[in-house]
Amino acid sequence: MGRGRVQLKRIENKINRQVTFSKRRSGLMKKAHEISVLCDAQVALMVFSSKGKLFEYATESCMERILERYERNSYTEIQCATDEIQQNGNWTWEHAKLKARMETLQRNLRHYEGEDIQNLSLRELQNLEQQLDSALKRIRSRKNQLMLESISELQKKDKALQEQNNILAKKEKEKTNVEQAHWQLNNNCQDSSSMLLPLNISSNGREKEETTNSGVLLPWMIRHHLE
Amino acid sequence: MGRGRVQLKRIENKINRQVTFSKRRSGLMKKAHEISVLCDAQVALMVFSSKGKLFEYATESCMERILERYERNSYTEIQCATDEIQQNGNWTWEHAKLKARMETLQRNLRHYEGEDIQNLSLRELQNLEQQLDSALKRIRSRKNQLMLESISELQKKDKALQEQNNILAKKEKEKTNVEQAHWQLNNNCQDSSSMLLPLNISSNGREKEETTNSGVLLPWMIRHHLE
DNA sequence: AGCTATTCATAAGT
DNA sequence: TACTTATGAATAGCT
Repeated sequence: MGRGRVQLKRIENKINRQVTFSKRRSGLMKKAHEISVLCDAQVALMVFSSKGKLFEYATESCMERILERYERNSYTEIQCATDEIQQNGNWTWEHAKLKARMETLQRNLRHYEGEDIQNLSLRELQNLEQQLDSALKRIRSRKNQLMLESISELQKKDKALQEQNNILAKKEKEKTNVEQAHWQLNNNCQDSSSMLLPLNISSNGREKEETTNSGVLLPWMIRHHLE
Repeated sequence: MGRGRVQLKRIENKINRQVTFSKRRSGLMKKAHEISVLCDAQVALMVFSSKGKLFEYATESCMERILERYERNSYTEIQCATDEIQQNGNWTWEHAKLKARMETLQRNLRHYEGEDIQNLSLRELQNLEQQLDSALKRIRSRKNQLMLESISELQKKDKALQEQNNILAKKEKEKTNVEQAHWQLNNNCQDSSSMLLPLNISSNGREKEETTNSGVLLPWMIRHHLE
């Protein structure tokens, strides 16, 4: 860009480097902001100049939150790193960090619980609401999944029991027929219709109840599909 | 860039958003890399997609080290506060306690964000859902309150401005009438209708703009009434 | 800090 | 997803 192609290597002229740094830094931050808005992304950007000055950008969800989230992604590394520090004796630093992070966490947690929100801005509230809303959706979806799983498991069980039931009933019937034949041989001419009644009764009442509902979506099952 | 100007607002079309995210993300990382090489800077960039996927870039000095450096910038105060404890020598215990609490907090927080919920039981999910739901209600109520406050404030402002407007208009009219009288005395019979035009023009453009919106619900105000 | 000539990034289309 | 192209943006070199 600009006049002439640029080699991707350190700009040796100090002044030029400083100027380019300043220009490109603002360009970079602008782009970071744009992608966060356009694409609904969370962005954190840290730039240290060669002299060590820090410039940072973060989505309104704030740097702390994003670092939190980042660290969650690289949890294992951090745990390993802690062991070294223990030997290193660099306690103070580590402790300060922990404590600071802790405070942030607690604040966030309280916000997630809908407490201490009096001092939040409209924008922050908006963010929080969105965050909670999407979390809630995920949780409800997972809950639904669990429930559907347990339902289908119960249905399977139900089917198996019904089959077993049928088999038992058939055996019972055969046995009954044999007995009936004996009775008829012995007593001649008894009303046998009452003997047919047990045919469709399953092994117990609870399973029967579950059978009634199989294949049907109960109200609590679909509630969150509708929301 | 590209065909047509781009509005700095969330891209509503999901596919477009995804594509733009992908393109801009690589552009952003390229630029981050360029500034780091050209200007000898250290850069760390984290981007979370709206679906929560992490993309990161860091100067070869590696993300961890840059984060370290970042935290050094932010946590110096807290470090001072902890110096006292150092004398106490009760380090290990204190640290372990903090860490344990931290982990609990982080787990909870993750759950509140709807993450890591795969291993939760139905009962736990139910609890979580309730908790989030009530938090969300509180947050929305607070948000509503804030919005209503800002609305009534705007309306008040609006009223004041309109009154001022009327006063100014009246003065203008009087002045006009006086001038008219003079004109009529001097020139006899000029068309005076053009002199009435300024009647409804307020003191400046910005205030006029605010006036236009008073009493109207702007889109961001009503968004969650509709959801 | 401003100003252009250029190169670059990328939105829309394929 | 990857490539192409028209067009708006970023910015290098000056001042």
